[in-house]
Amino acid sequence: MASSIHDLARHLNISIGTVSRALNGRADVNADTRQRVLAAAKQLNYSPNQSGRSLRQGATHSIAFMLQPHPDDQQYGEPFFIPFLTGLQARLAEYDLDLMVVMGEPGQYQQERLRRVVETRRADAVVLANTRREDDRIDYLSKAGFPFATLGRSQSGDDTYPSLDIDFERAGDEAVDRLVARGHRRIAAIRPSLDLNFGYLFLDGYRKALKRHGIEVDPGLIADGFINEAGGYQVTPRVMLSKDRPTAIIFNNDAMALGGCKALAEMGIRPGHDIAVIVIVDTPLCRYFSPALTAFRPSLEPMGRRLAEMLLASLPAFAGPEGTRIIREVWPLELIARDSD
Amino acid sequence: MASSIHDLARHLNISIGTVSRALNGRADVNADTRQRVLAAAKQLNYSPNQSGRSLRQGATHSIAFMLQPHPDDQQYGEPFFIPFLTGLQARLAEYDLDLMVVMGEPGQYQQERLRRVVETRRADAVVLANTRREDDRIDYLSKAGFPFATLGRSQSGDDTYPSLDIDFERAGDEAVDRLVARGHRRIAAIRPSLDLNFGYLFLDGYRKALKRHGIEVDPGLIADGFINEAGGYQVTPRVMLSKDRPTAIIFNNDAMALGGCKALAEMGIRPGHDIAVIVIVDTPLCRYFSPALTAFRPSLEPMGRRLAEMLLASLPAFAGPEGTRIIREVWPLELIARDSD
DNA sequence: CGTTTTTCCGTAAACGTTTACGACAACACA
DNA sequence: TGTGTTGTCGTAAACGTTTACGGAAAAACG
Repeated sequence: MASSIHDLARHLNISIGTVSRALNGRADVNADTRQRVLAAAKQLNYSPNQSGRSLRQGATHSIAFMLQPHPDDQQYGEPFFIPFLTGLQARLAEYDLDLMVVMGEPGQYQQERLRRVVETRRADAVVLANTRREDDRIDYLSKAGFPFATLGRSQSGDDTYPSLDIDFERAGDEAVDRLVARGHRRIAAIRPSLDLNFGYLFLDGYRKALKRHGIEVDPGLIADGFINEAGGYQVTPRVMLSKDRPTAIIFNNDAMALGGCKALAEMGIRPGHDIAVIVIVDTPLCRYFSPALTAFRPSLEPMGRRLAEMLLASLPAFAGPEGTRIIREVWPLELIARDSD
Repeated sequence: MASSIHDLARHLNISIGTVSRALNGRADVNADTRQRVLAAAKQLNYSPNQSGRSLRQGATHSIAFMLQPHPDDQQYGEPFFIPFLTGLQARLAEYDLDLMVVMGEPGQYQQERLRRVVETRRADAVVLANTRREDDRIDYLSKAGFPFATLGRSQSGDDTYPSLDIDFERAGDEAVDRLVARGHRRIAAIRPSLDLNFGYLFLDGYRKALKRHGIEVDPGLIADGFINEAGGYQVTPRVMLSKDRPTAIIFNNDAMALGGCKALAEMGIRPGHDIAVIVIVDTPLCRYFSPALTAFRPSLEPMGRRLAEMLLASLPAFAGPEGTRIIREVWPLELIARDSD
């Protein structure tokens, strides 16, 4: 049986109120008694019951991370999230906050899981990933007045929540830039068909760069597919059968790139030789693939830490002296040049 | 402001006791009142405050998953855990249990995190991963009488906790079998140097199979290294420089295999041609590597679900009519034959 | 009709904290 | 000596539940 604050108080012949104040560093407690309480706490191996303080304080001291699986994706964007989670949880731990991971089946069910977290107050705030362009989770949380932050932007909600995103627009732009500089003018773009916001941002950058280089955007070179290997495999031939064959492809997802390369191989087209391939976003798979795929890499672990900070800055309970701030950031990607372009 | 059980009771002109009983499906409540309570709960959008019930019931309704990073591994065994976590959390969700993920810095610090979870009762039970042969976390939890289950076996503790592991021994055995059948007799084994239990199991199987085939175990063909790519890169040349060069290598970790293949490439030795390579355990990287690596694959998601079931069966609060049972299982791996052997 | 049983519900305590409030002593000051 | 201030602590309420207990009414039984 674990020791409670009552045991501690009894052991010290002191009231539980004083014990609590001593433990919580309140000012109105004698320095000497504080020492005795601290010593006794260590000796009796006391630590405050979390449920008790949660109830009293109305705060659970835990943050929920919602990993919404794509309907297409069997792997939950696999390699992407672990480093991000690592960073997120590391920073949260510094503030004595726990990390709750909520997944769930693809589709509508996720909303149920989210409601449950919010309504039963299992977490003090929520971190959303896989943001859609129109994201009902964001609408719901905004309306409910529940604190949250997002990894990725969205068009839903006003800008009253912290968000951290990768600069997909710039990555699309830079990818085109790089390819044009290497003599390409027929550049295809393949992205997920879902409403994921980054797909739009990427295409914006792609178009902008083409325009800047005086290259007309050919709709036949733009294709959408399932956000998985099969999707890339399925949709890549479509752009390759375009009248005027592309000499380069930018994939807006690593799994799709892998599937696309498989399709290319079957057509006898070798990435790095017969066609240039660039991937947004890099994962370990890109590095070990043959040929190693040139890709844009995010700093996932620092991003996790940063989003934690941004979320905390928006929570009154954690906001510094400057008060509650809503921060929104867009981070650049780093180009990792490999053998595929 | 969220509605409490008091609001509900006031709204219905009924006592909170009755409301609670109605909501919790207790028998001693009129069918009619129960309907009214349920309807009102839906209408007022009531759901019970989690902290409140936790405090009263002495149960948090959440399970902590401890992901202890290897000191060597920058990636937290990256691809391995997401599918496992997916299965684990899916099954837990069916029982209305939350999943808390606890990571932490490598080494001793993890113990602190574990103590915190246990002592502040932030979770009802713990799931351990990356079990060591001698695992002080297991000792601690056993001594504290805190419920837990492990992914992976250990020599620590008695067998009074549920555990689910992969049959590394059999995989090592089968790998040797396969290689011998293909004419190999000089077979190297490379495994992590840490105290991870699976490294021992693997080597047992490896030795047993060699003995069965009448092949003498050559210590020069067995090497340990850091459990990461650099470790494989570093240690592979050592076995290759053995007097009588091996014609096959079994890697007991995917990252080490990748590093090992890099070393082999630099020595002009091509896996699949000049040497046979088999990996335990398979990850997506093995599949996309060139040549694609033959590997033993676990069923991670089902394993996650299964371990959840086993843990729950050991918890009095969830145990079925048959009572609290400690279950220990060892699951086989499936050989995925590719191009490297 | 009296007695026993059953059905249903209200009361109140308890879980372990935190914190507003007030009390008391000690001390300073006039 | 009286008044005000400061430092320290105890008391008790509150957070939102669940549940043991008892009681009243209704039903069943003789």
